[in-house]
Amino acid sequence: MSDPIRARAPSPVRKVAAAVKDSKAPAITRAAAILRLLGRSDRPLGVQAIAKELGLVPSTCLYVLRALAEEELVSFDADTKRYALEAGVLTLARHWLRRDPFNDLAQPLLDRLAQRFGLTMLGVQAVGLDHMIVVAMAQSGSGFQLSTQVGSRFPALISATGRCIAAFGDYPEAVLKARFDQLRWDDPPAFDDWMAQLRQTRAQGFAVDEGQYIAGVTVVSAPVWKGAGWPVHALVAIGIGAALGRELGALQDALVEAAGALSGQLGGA
Amino acid sequence: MSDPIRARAPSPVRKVAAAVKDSKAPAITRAAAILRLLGRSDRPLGVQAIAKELGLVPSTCLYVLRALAEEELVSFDADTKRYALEAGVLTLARHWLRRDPFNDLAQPLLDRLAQRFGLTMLGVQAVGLDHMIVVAMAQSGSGFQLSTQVGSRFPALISATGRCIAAFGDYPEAVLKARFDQLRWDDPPAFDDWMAQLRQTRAQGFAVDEGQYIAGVTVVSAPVWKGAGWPVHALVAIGIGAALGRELGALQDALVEAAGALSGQLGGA
DNA sequence: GAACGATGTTCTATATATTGAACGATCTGC
DNA sequence: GCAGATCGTTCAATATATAGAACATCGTTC
Repeated sequence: MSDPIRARAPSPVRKVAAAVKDSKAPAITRAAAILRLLGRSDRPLGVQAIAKELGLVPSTCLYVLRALAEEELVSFDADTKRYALEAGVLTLARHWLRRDPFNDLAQPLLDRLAQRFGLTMLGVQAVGLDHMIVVAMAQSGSGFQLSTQVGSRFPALISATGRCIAAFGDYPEAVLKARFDQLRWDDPPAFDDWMAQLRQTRAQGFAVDEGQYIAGVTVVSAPVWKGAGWPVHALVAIGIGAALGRELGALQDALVEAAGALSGQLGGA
Repeated sequence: MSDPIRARAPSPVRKVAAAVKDSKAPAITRAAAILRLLGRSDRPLGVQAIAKELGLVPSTCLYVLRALAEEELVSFDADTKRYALEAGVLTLARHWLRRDPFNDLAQPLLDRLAQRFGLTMLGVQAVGLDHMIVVAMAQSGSGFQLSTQVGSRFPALISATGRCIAAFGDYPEAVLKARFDQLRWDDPPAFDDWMAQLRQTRAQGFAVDEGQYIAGVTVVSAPVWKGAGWPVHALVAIGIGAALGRELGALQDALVEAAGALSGQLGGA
């Protein structure tokens, strides 16, 4: 259920209701909410439970579930009348992975860096200003590890990668402020300090988070450009701050170099 | 686009139209069709292209796409007005993988067998009588390999695994016949012969396909039980028939043993 | 073992998602 | 640089997906 690195805030019922309201295809909004709920749940759920949790009408919920089951995105146990995620979602994910060259190209770089510095490496992708998603991961395999999984979502502006996203996309300060205020850090920076860090990030080409997002954990992130415009990908290194010590400098250099090489291969700036 | 092992038949426009017709939540049917189309395509698509390909009304298609984009299942490039799969599908897949203990437990067994016999091993899951989906994979890494990817879909009754699904679920012969007739083999067995093979599969506890699905390729499959009832999972070995030779017997024994052990861990029969 | 409560499912009126045509914007070829 | 075509988008009428109540079915409790 909860993410090894950081649990996600519970999604309120009101959110779904509001999103359904002003959509021209509310069934899809409901379907997505159901899929996410089923993903969150560690056991199959019945119609009523789903409807109650999301604030949906049971009958509508039933029709949506049947349609999803028809599409093999949701499984239905005829005996227990319970629904769960079905393997069809895997098929979609496979196609997505196939479509983006970043995934294939980043993996060997992540493996090498994870090995060399003995820490956890991530390839992440920003999706708008809402979230970033872990799309590739490598671990050194020795010693203690901080772990996430491919597919994990984080708020777009959090930690070192968030600074990269904010720094290299040109968003109005007001927009950034609004998002920034919703973030949850272990040791939250002041907005003005954070803005200063963005300038520094732009200047040096990478961002560092030393224990602010998660106490004791250092995160280094370097942007990867695909086309022109903003970067949507980043390479991320995650390690225990204390253990990293004087290697931090070398890590930063290696990360920036790898991100640059990757940008080159992807046809970015 | 096409699967390394076997390309999938193109999904006709009529299928979508028919499925939309008698659904109580047609928007979801359309959404799923769009997601699959975007997955199949190797480049982002515009509204008209999608609508034409699936036989949808452009305006409806647009609303569906906007809803999907809102849910981060589809990405929208504001410059080119093109849509593609978004990383959100990864998140769903992660949750699915997490939910089914088969995935975690099967992997080490597959790794071991792939290593020992030098071939490609799969963990598959049947979803109804329609499809089976590859949910785990292991390769020995040495020599030539037949490859598939996690998430690949195959017709449920094809090859050795298809025989397991048919043999251990009690489906009416008429139902099996209808599905069987739609299968495409390199060297199609006669239905009566196939039915005889099902009896043999039941008797010996595993199934073999020697070059019938794909010429020159031998597939061995053993069912894995999770709860009571039919098996929904199977462990599958895929190798070049000629290279397998006299090791086939040992492979069969090892596969059945692994499948049995796995069934035990999953609380199956 | 009967009554209760809860759950899944069907049914129908109505709010509304969908349609198909009209509108603007953008690209293409001459 | 202009005309034509193509594409994305909006809009209003209507076919229809949805909401809410009624029904059916199951498991529980007294």
